[in-house]
Formats: sequence, structure tokens, C-alpha cells
Amino acid sequence: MGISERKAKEKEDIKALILTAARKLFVEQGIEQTTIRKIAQEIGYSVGTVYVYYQDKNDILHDLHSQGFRQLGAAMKVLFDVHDPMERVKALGRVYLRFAIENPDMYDLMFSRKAPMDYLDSVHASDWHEGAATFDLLKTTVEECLAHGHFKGHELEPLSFVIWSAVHGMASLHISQRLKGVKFQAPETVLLNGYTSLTLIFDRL
Amino acid sequence: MGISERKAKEKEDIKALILTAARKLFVEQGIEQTTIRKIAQEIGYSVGTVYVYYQDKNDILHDLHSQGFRQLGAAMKVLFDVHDPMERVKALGRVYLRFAIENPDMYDLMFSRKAPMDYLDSVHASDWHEGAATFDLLKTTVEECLAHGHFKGHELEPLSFVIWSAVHGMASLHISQRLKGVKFQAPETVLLNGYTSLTLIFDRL
DNA sequence: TTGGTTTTTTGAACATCGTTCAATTATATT
DNA sequence: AATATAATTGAACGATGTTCAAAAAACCAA
Repeated sequence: MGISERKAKEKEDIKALILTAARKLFVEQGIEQTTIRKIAQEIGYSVGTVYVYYQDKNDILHDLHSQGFRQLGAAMKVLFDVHDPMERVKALGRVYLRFAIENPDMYDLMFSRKAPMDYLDSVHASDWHEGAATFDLLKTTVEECLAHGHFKGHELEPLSFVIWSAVHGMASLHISQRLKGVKFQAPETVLLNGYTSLTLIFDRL
Repeated sequence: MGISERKAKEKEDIKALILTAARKLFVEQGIEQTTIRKIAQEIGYSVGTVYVYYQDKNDILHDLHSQGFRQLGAAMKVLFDVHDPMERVKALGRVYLRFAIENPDMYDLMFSRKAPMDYLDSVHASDWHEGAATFDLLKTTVEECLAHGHFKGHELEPLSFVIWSAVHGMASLHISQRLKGVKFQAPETVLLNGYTSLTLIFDRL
């Protein structure tokens, strides 16, 4: 291994160190408490060093958001041994919703916060490949459903978008605390009952 | 606005003054640029005065969020001369979506941001009456649909929640810029096509 | 080893934010 | 006119993200 290679590797090591610290702070204390100063302190470097490896905080948050997508993607790929596409669509939604409920801050970062998109803009990247890849997983399954005669009369992309929106909407309203303020008859099971209602719609489609 | 000008102006409700200035900054420059200092400068008072009339920034943002709900509520009430409840549900969704598209920052404040909910927590108010009232409008219409024989086999609250989630999901993904990153076949009409797909689902239900 | 060059790291400094509060000014009351 | 009450002020505090000249460390040829 040449010197330049080793240096590049060391550089990657520190970047990984920063990301690990950022992730720890993020999951333990949320996005606001994940400050550059705390990250620096966590890894024993100064604030300035963080800016050598990451151009700004959005850059770090974008890397974190990518980690989240790898995690969600892993949980979803397991479902590809479910052969019936309709069952797979339902399972995808359940996994997606569970991920959101169990990792609210991460979900928020992945699908709601400006930071990761602002980073993409700053590097002039117009495509959000993490999001596109995840949406493709859903689209592919919906396509199979259509091939199996479900969802008759619907177009692939708009229908997939509606399904994504419905599940994202539930997750988003839950995470942004908009459900506890609306007094539901069954507060503890709003999401569960809602998703059951959604799958009932699928069956009828 | 200078101090002398302010003095020339007579008794006016200062709280309303603050809110008007906040609203102006908010719609023109967004939530981040709506700072206490800018509000104070806008109305010709010092920062301290703002804190006499509002306990903190969340308090101001909560008032702003309530204004947004009055605006949305007004747009929705117009639809109550639509007699067919199914048509009314569809129209409600269209109005809701248009409001979100035309007032993205306000929508974000109303349905996504923490600030208004944090304010409710701070005053120990556990119910979000603006949200509950708006959801009731939808629920009432869905109830009429059920009475007309639509949505058979569905329960009122979970179904209403799914419909809200679907439309909110579309709005939320649009506003958080998550749609432009996913390369759709018809980028300009994703929302329109999606909503059309959703109404098609309603018809089949 | 030595001396010079390059790379890496530092942390004080800057601008800005929300927020507080003793001091000042204005208004009301006696 | 004197006093008491209310309203207003703005400097100060502790954060934040970010920058950058300077210091330290690592490297390398002679």
C-alpha cells in the first residue's frame, strides 16, 4: 500500500470516527443536540478538524441519513422472499412504519428535514439516490401486483406514490406529535388501526 | 420604522403588531429568518418588549400556526355547499393540497414543525384544538359517505386517518423536497396524478 | 541527523440566535 | 409636585455553525 493510499485511508478513518460520534449523539440526544463541538469533544479533536473532513453540518447529517437508508433497505430486502406481491406490499408498509416508529429522529432526518437535501444542492447533485432506490423497491412490488391483476385501472407510478404518501403520512403525523393532540377514540392504536384500514383498501382495489 | 414614527402612532394592540410583523417576515423569508430581533426592528420596539407580550418564540409561532388554521378552515368551509359527501371528500383533499402547495412554510409550521406543539406542552394544554377541528371536518364528511353506502366495511376513524395521512403525505413529501430527488416520469404532475389515483381509489371503495 | 517543505491540527474569533433582567423612561395616581 | 406603577430598553449571557492564521506534526531529501 502506497503512502498516498495509506493517507487516504487514514483520512477515511477519521471521517468514520466523526460519523460514529455524530451517530451516537444523534440517536442519544437528537438532531439539535448533535453539535460540532460535542462531536469534536467526543473524538478528542478540535472543532476545526471536523471541518477538514466534512464541509459543514449538512454534510455530516447527509451521511447519517444515508446510514439510515442502508438500515431501512436491509430491513426491506428481507421481505423479497415473500412471493405474493400483494403480501409483500403490505409487509413493506409494516416494515417502513415500524422503522419510523422505532427510529423517529432518523426517519425525520431521512424524509422531512431540509439538511440532507440542502447538502445535495450544495454539491450540485440533483438526484436523491437513496430515496429513489427505496421508492423503486415499492414500485417494483406494485408492478408485480398489477401483473397479478390487482389495482386494475391504476397507473404504476401514481399509485406507488399514493401508497408511499399514505404510509409516510402516518409516520410523519405520528413523529411530529400531531396525533396525540387530536383526541382519537383509540389513541394507542391509531397507527395500527389506520394501517389495517389501508391494507383493507389494498384488498378491495 | 423609526422611534418618532412609532410614538406618533397611538394606542394599538402591540401583540397584534408583533404578530403582523412576524407573519410578514414568515411569509416573505421563512421560519428561520423570522427572528425576534427582526420582529422588534420591524415594529420599532426593542427585543425585550417582544418578550413582554409573548413568552417565547414558540408562542409567536403557535399564534401564526393558528392563523394558518383559520385560513385553511375558511377555504374548507366553502365546500359545505357540496351536497354529495363523496364529492366533498374529494374537494376537501384538493383544497387541503392546494393550501399546502401555495403556503409551504405555513403548512410545515402547522403539521410538521415542533414549535407549536412545544408551546402547547409549555402551557400544559394537551389538546390541539386547531388540528382536531380540521380533522373533524373530514371525519364528518366521511361519516356521511358511510351513511350513503360508501367505504363499506371500514371504520370511521381509521379510514378518516388514512385519508388524512395520504393527502398529508403527498404535501409533506412535496414540501420537504423529497419528490424532486426521486426522478418521476412526470415530475410536474406527480401530485396531480397522485391525487387522481387517490380519488380513483375512493370511487372503488 | 539536519533542515526545509508539506500536511494536519488547533482554538480563538466572528456573526447570529433566543433569552434575561437590572436600569431607565413613561404613565398614572395621590 | 411627588410618588408609585407600568412599560420599555439594550447590554449581557450562553449557545450555535463556521472560518482561518498560526502552531504542531509528519514527511523527506541531503
